[in-house]
Amino acid sequence: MLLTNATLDYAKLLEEFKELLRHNGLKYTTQREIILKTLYDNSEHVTPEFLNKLIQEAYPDIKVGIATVYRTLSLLEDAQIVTSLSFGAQGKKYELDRQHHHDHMICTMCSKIIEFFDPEIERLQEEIAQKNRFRISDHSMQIYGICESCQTNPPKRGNH
Amino acid sequence: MLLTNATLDYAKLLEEFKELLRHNGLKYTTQREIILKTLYDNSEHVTPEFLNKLIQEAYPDIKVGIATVYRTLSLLEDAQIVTSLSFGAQGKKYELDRQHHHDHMICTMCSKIIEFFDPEIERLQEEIAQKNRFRISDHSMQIYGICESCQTNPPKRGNH
DNA sequence: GTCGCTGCAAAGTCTTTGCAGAGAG
DNA sequence: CTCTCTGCAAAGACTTTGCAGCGAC
Repeated sequence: MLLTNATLDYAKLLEEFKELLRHNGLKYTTQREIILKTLYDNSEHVTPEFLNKLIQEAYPDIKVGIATVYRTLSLLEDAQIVTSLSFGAQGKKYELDRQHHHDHMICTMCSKIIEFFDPEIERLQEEIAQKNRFRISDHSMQIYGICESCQTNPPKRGNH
Repeated sequence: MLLTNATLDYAKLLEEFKELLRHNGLKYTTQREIILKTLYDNSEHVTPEFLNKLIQEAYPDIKVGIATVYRTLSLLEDAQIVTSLSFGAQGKKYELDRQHHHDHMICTMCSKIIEFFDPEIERLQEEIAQKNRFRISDHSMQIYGICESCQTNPPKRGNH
């Protein structure tokens, strides 16, 4: 029941993005594409700052300001193309929304994030909301702990 | 399955706190007690800033600096006397740990937080962690949506 | 051409820290 | 008395905003 890395067609994703921009009278710019592509190429949970660093490495010739990264992530989040995760320390991490909803196990030593999905938990959540007459729009679940490798190896610093 | 407000003896809580301080060579100060008491008297999820405001209202004669609130909340969180919840917007909210673990439904309109507990979900979480050889230290689950009253009434601003 | 977008730097939040005086043990 | 705490203000981390020039359409 572990989702390692759902497949997602980049061309399709890009088309969706362009459509979103068109539909809202927004412009398709190099920076926006680079940000989307970099999120696609790095299917992990990234902070805005780390994403910016990835972009600098992958596209050394093109300057993308951190403000643009924030603005674009905001845009993508509103459009539900990316999701954000905020926990413990300050700051959020973003990931492409792979359509498949999933939850997270977060290693408190190395910051690694393991994704999982359990249909039974999903069902129970619906049930609880219903009992409380709560109209669910979204939900997130995080399990904190120590991942397998940190249980044996010394901890390292994760991206952040 | 809804926990409205678990009972918790303040005297006992205070004793636990004093013991913690004693045990760590820390001092029992007026500010620290006020902070604990205010958390106790307001069994809701509060931001440090809101907690500070509550204190000013309840104890107009005693000055408690916001830095002290942050420092004490940190201390209490390390001692697992309070728990924090971070989501969506920036900032964390704190609550007294009532021993009973519970999860949260968060209204995206009025910021109200409804607590719940489901043993079946707890069990499933354990199971998933075990499957991934993940050693759980803690977990948190949030369901976002619109609460019953906001579904009918206009939204108001919550504490923040 | 128009109007949105971008980078930059400045301004905002929220949180932490340095310090000198206050106060608990 | 000693050594921790506290309030204050300054510093930090992260994020947002104002602006003038740039670039998509």
